[in-house]
Amino acid sequence: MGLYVSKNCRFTVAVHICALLAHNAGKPATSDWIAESVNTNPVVIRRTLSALAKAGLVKSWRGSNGGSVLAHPAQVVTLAMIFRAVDDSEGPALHQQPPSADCPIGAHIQPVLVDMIASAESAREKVFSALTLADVMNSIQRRAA
Amino acid sequence: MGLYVSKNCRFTVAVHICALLAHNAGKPATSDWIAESVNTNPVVIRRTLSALAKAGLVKSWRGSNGGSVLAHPAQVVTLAMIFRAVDDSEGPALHQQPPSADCPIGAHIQPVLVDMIASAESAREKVFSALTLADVMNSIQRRAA
DNA sequence: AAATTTGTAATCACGACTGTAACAATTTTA
DNA sequence: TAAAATTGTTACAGTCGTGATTACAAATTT
Repeated sequence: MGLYVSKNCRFTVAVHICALLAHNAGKPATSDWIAESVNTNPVVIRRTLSALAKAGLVKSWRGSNGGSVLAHPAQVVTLAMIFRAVDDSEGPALHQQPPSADCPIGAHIQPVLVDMIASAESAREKVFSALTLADVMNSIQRRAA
Repeated sequence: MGLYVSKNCRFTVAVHICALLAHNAGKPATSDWIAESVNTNPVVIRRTLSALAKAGLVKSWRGSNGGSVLAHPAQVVTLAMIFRAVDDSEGPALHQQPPSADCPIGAHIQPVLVDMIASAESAREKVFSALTLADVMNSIQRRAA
């Protein structure tokens, strides 16, 4: 029914899915079961699972007894891998329309900002590269205790 | 007329505005003049100028000979200040609907992700804090030469 | 008084996003 | 072989964010 959306939450949902699969210890999980924990529609889960599968992070099977499992141990799956698999946002956007080439600022600001934004995004990605799904599982267990 | 918008470009526009004001060396710039370089509508410029003014980064005057100037030297204005003034986006969003509290993962994943996302955003902000408007001006001049 | 400029509200068109229904394809089970 | 379960994918609806635009009051200079 399209409720309030401030921005995309695919990364959050994807990490949630991967955490459930890790917790499920190799037993295939159905999109219906995952959707109950995430509190959304199973199609939303299957869409995200599809993106994760294309990135090689999960494997899925159709049919009776079908479902999805993690393709790799939680220790080697980083949040950066999950982010790249489901979210293509890349920081602040450049101008909608190209700025004036007749202006000394307008003529050169875009490549300058591209570099600066890229280095900022790179710093963010570095943090996600240092965090694994196993770290997520540990933090969850610590909070549950 | 509402063209294609992948995500907001207010940060880019704000840096462009500040660079123009820096280049203008204290002479008040009108929103019409700025809009020509940025290639957008003057109201869009005034909206962003308004946000920059609320953050204390620019000063504006109405009336004939009105316009805007930088409130501080380019050396002390960081991209982080500009970003915070105009963009309130804060990385990947959490779940649309709260996840199931009955699930061991669903019950605890949100605070875990909040922390991890915050540390990633903090790394990004750190890069923007180390870059000043003067750096932007230098990079532009280097490219113009 | 006239001209200029900002500040701000209202509105429009468009795209992104999530949720939902529908259904073919695949796989297991009886 | 038939039935049931499950994924994969398309299509579409509702809502929101975004930038462009119009309009006009408020402020300032000439």
